[in-house]
Amino acid sequence: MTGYGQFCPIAKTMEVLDERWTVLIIRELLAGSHHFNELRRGVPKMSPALLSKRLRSLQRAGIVMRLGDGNRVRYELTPGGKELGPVVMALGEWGIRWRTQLGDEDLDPHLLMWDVHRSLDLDAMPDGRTVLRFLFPDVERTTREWWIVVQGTDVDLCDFDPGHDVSVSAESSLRTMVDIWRGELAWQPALRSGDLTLQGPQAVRRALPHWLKLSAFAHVPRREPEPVG
Amino acid sequence: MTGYGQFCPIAKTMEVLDERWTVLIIRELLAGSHHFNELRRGVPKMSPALLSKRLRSLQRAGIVMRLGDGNRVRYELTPGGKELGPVVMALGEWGIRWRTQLGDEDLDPHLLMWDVHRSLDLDAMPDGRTVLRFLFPDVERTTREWWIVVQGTDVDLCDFDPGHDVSVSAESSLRTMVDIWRGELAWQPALRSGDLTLQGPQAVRRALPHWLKLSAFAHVPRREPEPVG
DNA sequence: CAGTATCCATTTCGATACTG
DNA sequence: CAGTATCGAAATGGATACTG
Repeated sequence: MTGYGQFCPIAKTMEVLDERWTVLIIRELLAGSHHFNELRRGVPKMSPALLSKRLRSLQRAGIVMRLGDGNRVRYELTPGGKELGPVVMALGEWGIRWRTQLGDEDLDPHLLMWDVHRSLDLDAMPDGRTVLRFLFPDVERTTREWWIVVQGTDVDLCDFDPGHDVSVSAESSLRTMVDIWRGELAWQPALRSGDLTLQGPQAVRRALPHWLKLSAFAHVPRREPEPVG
Repeated sequence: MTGYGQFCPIAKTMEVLDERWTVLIIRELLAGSHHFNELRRGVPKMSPALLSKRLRSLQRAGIVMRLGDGNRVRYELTPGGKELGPVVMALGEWGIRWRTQLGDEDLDPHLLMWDVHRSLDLDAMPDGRTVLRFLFPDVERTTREWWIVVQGTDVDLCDFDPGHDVSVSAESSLRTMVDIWRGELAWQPALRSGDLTLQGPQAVRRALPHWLKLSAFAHVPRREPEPVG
């Protein structure tokens, strides 16, 4: 059986949303991904076969539309799908308050860089080309080093050296950068403690924290930590 | 694998909530069920083994506490669990707007009567004993006829005749009563069309709609129906 | 780019019956 | 009241490779 056999609206919603990965695909669509391979980068651990299957489920459920777009395919949220925005935000707000323990396996550099690259504040960045480089020395070779090339409204994420001059380079453990992204660690303390180091002209080092906009949940009020001792 | 391998707070939330039935158990706890067999009545199509398993998952996730209560067992939401209240409401609000097609298999009389019996407005009801009777002629014999016996703050739901005088009796198809419960059909039109008939003294027939408080989602604004033709 | 195809180990879960 | 025990059918979905 796939449904719950209940008329309860919560049950009817969960019939759609309780399928594994489904909510994360909706999150990606809300975040502005529209093409299959964009969606894949937001759920890098999902197989393409399964993504394809879920997209079909979401179409049947009236949440996603599949449109032609030139000779490409474009996925869009329907009005009903867009109305899941506040629901998905509520899920994330709860998560950042109550699901704070991240295992090492949760620290996916692909997703981090995908998130960072798409939420840069382009208006705050200078004209011409800017290249950000990120180095996570504690991560395996193939995902250790990343570049984001910004030019106008073009933002490219590379896991190989694109060959341009680097404007500013950031080095930290992967966990430190995730903590910063999630709003659990501020730039200044990270820099002062040495967990994060920046290289580049001082003006650019100073500007970087204004260019990276952090997670949509970074500013959610946190609960008091448990009293210790 | 059970997790998503993502630091995203939405993903971390869904790791807990995407397990089948889990959100419905949280709904029941939010609605005020605390004992195993109360919870069962709110998820009547779930096997007790699976309910037991889910309750253990929810404890591990820090959402539910299992407490002794005399020689009974009592399940309570933790503070984190209680904070899922708005999240679950958001899920239901979306559902009542966008998941409006109910199959016959969604019309579970057990759940309907369980819902109705626990949301009576006791303050609006008279002192002494009141007995409500519901009859769904289109439903199979064993779940066709229900009685709710109210006495003070005691509310008992029976699927057999408790033997008291009936104060007011309601007869309708199961779907009609579900539609009323969900706020899709108002009492007056249902009575006028004959989909619903009441028997009993006029004062009590008039009072009944004030005694039944309807679903928590009955008053959610609905979207415009699709234009037809 | 946008998916399919295939395979199979693993998990899930519904049904039913039973227990202290 | 509050669960366990057991079983088998069905589905899930991860890995990998391939396609127009």
